[in-house]
Amino acid sequence: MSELKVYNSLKREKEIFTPITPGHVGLYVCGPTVSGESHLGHARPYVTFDIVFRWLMHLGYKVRYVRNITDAGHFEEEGRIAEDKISNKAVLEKLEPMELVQKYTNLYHWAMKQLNNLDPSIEPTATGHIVEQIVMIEKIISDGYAYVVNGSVYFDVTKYNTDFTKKGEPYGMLSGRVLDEMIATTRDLDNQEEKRNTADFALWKNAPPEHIMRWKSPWGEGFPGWHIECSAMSAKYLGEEFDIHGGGMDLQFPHHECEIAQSNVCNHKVPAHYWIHNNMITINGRKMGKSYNNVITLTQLFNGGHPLLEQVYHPMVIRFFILQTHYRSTLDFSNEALQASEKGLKRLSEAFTNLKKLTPGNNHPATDKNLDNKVQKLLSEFEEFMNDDFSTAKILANMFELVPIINGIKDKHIAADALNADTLRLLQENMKLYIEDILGLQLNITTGDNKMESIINMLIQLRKDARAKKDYATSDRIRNDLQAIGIQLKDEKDGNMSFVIN
RNA sequence: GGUUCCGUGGCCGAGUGGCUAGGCAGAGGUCUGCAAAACCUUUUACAGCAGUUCGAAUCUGCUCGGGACCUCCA
Repeated sequence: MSELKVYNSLKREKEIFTPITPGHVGLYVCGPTVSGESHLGHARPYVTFDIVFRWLMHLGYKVRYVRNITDAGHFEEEGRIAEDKISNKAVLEKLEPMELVQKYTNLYHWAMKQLNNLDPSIEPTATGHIVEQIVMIEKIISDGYAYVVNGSVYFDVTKYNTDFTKKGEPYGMLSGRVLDEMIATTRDLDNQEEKRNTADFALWKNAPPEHIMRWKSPWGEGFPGWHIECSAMSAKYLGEEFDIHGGGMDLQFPHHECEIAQSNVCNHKVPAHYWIHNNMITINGRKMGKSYNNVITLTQLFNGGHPLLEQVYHPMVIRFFILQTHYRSTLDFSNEALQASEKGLKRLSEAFTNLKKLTPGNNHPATDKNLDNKVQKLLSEFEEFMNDDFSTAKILANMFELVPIINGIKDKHIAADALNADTLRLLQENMKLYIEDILGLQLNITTGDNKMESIINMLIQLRKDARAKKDYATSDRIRNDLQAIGIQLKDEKDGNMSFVIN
């Protein structure tokens, strides 16, 4: 059995994964800021890390997967007017801040379910961990790496960098940035006068009077800075040192860099051993972002209603689309690409249904030894590919190579005994395991409704009767009318008919 | 401007030295009352230039082009 290798952003190379505690894995993934609706971009990291979660469990690890909810809000634009996004919007919408947060949290959970992402083990909220964050900030201040100005607390990046560079852990170790170069090239921003240096970041922010979300702290009423929650919550639930920290590539700097600095001061350790970052989704080659006005929410994607969308896309199509590319590559969104995925998924789905109906029968040697070997090889590579930095795209490619074989057996182009019974059984087991449990694809192409199925089967029988009488007008009408409803009949070689719901 | 990643056939997208990735689309065929589906066969490729090598999409250099981060962001 091959060993799991993961690309560690910290080292910039693939490494063999070795957990801190044998048999256990601590996984922390930065969750969404619930000041707005989840969008297409959110689908990527949570599907990516759902795969990581599923695979680690498959390997037999007991995994604690912590994925936070950022409900305390951050700055619209740090350095300008400090505005809590959540409270600001709440005023506009005349809602309680927590009401708004709840609404978007619910929508996010709904979207995660649609995408068939497993629930994390713990889903802590920033507002639920204010105390832990304050304790951490106090520790950083007492160690001399933060300073208080007008009720706000800033992390002293320059001092940190000077001291920790000696340990080989400079500020910028994760993102490959050099502090001196950054300072030299940072743009001038307004209202930065509280900071000693532009690279410093807020641990705690004094809340102006109009600010609704506020908590008492040793420095006055305010709210936590952008980065501290993840440090506090990951340490609380996974320990000062844990295995994997994940998130989108855009979080690598400054968010994760700052997390490392904060945690390193408090606990004298770089918090996570492996840092995994998924790449971005782009739309027409451009990153999705508020500033580009090309944000497609997940509700729009699943239900229609965005100008860029030509049609509605099923959540499984989105999941499949994401899995068809490696998580560290950018994935360009277009209707054409999604429609191609939709068709591909349908093909896979139907072959999978066909496969489940095959019966391995008694044991016998494979009459087509080459084919038997080919199938075994394609199947054995599934595990190899997953262990090679979660190469889901390659697994799907192998599955598509198996599709013609499966359909061939079903259509009897390939002899029933071409494959050894054990091989066929292995094929069924592995396809099921990887499609459903590892990749998390739900391929329900039957109705799941017995009455409905009975009705369709009745129509199929009527069509068979009509064809037997060469009454093609009737038989075509049944087929075409069902097609118009979205039920596709398929005439099979042996005279049987099957159907799929589109 | 700094840091960094990338440039693969009509579209999407794997692939780090030699062996057809795969999906969608296109073409031909088998099957079929017709169609669809399925199956078989098949066209189009590695931005450009130079170099290393027996051999490069894959390594090196340069050129051109694009993205991302440096600011809220998945």
